[in-house]
Amino acid sequence: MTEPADSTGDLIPLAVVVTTPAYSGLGPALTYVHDRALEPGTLVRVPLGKRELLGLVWDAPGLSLEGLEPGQVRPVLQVLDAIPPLNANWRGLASFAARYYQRSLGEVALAALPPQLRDLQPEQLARKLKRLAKAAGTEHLAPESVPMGEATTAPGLSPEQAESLQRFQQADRPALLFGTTGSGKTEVYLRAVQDLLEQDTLAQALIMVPEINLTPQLEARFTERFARWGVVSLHSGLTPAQRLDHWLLAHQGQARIVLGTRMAIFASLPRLRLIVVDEEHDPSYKSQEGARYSARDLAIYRARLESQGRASSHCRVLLGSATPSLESWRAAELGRYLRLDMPQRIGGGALPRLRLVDMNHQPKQCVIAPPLVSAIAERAARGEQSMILLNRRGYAPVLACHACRWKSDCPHCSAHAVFHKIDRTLRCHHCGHSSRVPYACPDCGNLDIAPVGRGTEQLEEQLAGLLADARRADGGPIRVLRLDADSTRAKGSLEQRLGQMHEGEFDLLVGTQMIAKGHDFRRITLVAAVNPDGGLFASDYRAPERLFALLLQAAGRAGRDAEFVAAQGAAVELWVQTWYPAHPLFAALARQDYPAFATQQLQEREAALMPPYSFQALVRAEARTQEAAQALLNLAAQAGEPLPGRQHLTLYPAVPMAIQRLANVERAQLLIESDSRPALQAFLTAWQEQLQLARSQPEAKGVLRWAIDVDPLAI
DNA sequence: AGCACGCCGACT
DNA sequence: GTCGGCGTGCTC
Repeated sequence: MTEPADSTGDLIPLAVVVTTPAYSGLGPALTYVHDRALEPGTLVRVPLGKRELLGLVWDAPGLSLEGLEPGQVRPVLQVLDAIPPLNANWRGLASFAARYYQRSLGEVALAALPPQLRDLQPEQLARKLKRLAKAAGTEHLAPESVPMGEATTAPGLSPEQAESLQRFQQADRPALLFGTTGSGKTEVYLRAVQDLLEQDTLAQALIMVPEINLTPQLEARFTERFARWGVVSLHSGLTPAQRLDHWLLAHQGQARIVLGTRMAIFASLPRLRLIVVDEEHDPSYKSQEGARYSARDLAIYRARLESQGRASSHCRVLLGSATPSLESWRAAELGRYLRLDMPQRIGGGALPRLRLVDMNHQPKQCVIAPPLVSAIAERAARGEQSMILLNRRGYAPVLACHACRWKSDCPHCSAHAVFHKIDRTLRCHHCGHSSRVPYACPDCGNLDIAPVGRGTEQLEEQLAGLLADARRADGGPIRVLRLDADSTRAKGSLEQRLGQMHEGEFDLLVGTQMIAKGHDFRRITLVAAVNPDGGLFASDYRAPERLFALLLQAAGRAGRDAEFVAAQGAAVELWVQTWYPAHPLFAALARQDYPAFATQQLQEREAALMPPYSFQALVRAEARTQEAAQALLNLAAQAGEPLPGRQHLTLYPAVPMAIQRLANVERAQLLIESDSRPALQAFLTAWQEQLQLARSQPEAKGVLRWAIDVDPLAI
């Protein structure tokens, strides 16, 4: 560590980026002085007011102290020179993300670093680095001395996989791997990584997954096969110390493979040559707080940045999905991405047959149609498993009084509090508020208050009743397992439950969409969605896309073990209960025809000039009152009239958000649409100031905060 | 964003 | 008489 500069020598001005929001009135970087020049990307500790912060030296050619009061510039306190500087590509990514998503450089760059780096003493950091170097048996970038792990041999590729891999490796653009569930996309990723790392002894690969805790099998496969090259994970489930360790290993080139969630897109990888985005359509790649970046979109940008000026060793990107996002699908149609198709399931397993249950012709008030109950019972009797999807946890979404208008509303939000029978609580799933279920109606005293609608808890209870007489293969009663955020709160309990399901301890799995992802249950031959109609007519124009992906992904859980299916002579089926069996979405689903569905959806989007045929940004404001929130947005909209790009945009009036009040805060939003991304960008950048100014208007009194969401997922 | 300073309500 | 609410202002 370098000591603070003494006041006698020549002091060199440095641009340093610290966590300051865009509207703080401070520029993108602050000026400090030090006794010697520091490379951009160097980590430093600097004083700011009474605080001492982590900062990053930034590129500022020809920076001078002009325009600053002499006493205003303060010296750098410490230089963390034990850590190599963040390289130009990393800085380029951070500054692009800041610009594109309308946040300050400091917010983006510093938030991309492991949090523990912020408050670790230099001595502690030095100790940690020493320990890591020792563990890896090396100081820097010397992969051959990383402890060798067990090398598992790779299975042979199917012709389809081999062709996809080959075409990907020769591609001159991002590739979209469109592969049916069970077509062996993961093996293609693994081989792409393997080929790269064998061929280039320093290269690093980044593998991104939507939610790492939901895909333990994928993580296991990578760690198993590539332990010798150093695999680290990066996700929010790590302890701060682990996260820092993993980050440092990647940054210093000791780990050659990083497996992580969206945050991993900002990992420092000095020799990055491959980025894989698994399940690229998954909404969790879009951050919903802070800088609202899309890790998938940034992956495309980052790969381009890493490839610049390198003719031979490009950084390649591979996006994989069975139901690609319409944005990626469209990019492939335009030839901007290379589409690689893998329609066959490995092992020849067939995808489930769709069984639509028309709820108009079922007994009134029935939750599970009788034929579905029988189908589940028959499977249990043969030793097969079933899975039921219901996207609602708790017992019932709301309690209502039969005598008056009372409903179990959250006192702090404009949303119902969900009835949880297990502990007799009413819980708001938005703000977390919890209260005891009242004995009688709080408004009129009537004792007759009852649940309305159904959640997973109730489904579990009713299934137990419906299947009371059914027997499993060993003659015992049918065992139902419920998996949702409530039943898996305890750490490790999800893994434990999944293990039990794999062992065949349960015959039926009931859960929210968390059960639809990534697990290979070899004995499941039936998957059912009991109430998916919400996704058909939701006001959110992306709802059908999400529903199709969810149903197809869930369907992919069934019949994954072709041998088991053949031995059982089982019928592999996806059951869908609906009041609208004629909806076109189901026709495409029955044929498992994603291309047809995508084409139809894209036509609708084009006709309505929705993304990907236009570009959107959403400005959200939070305030004490709804009026203030809307006033801020509308005032800023007026003030934005003369700004650059404005003539290419449509600004809609501010409206309350879908959940208008959350935790006693009123929320409003304003939608901006444009057919020109540059115009939208230019406008937003200039407009930030107007938003900040509008805040001091009397009409906007009580505004708490505002934020811009570029390329929002939901409106 | 933090963290200060600064001016008005319910408590030992 | 204080503790504490959050409004406004500043930080290289």
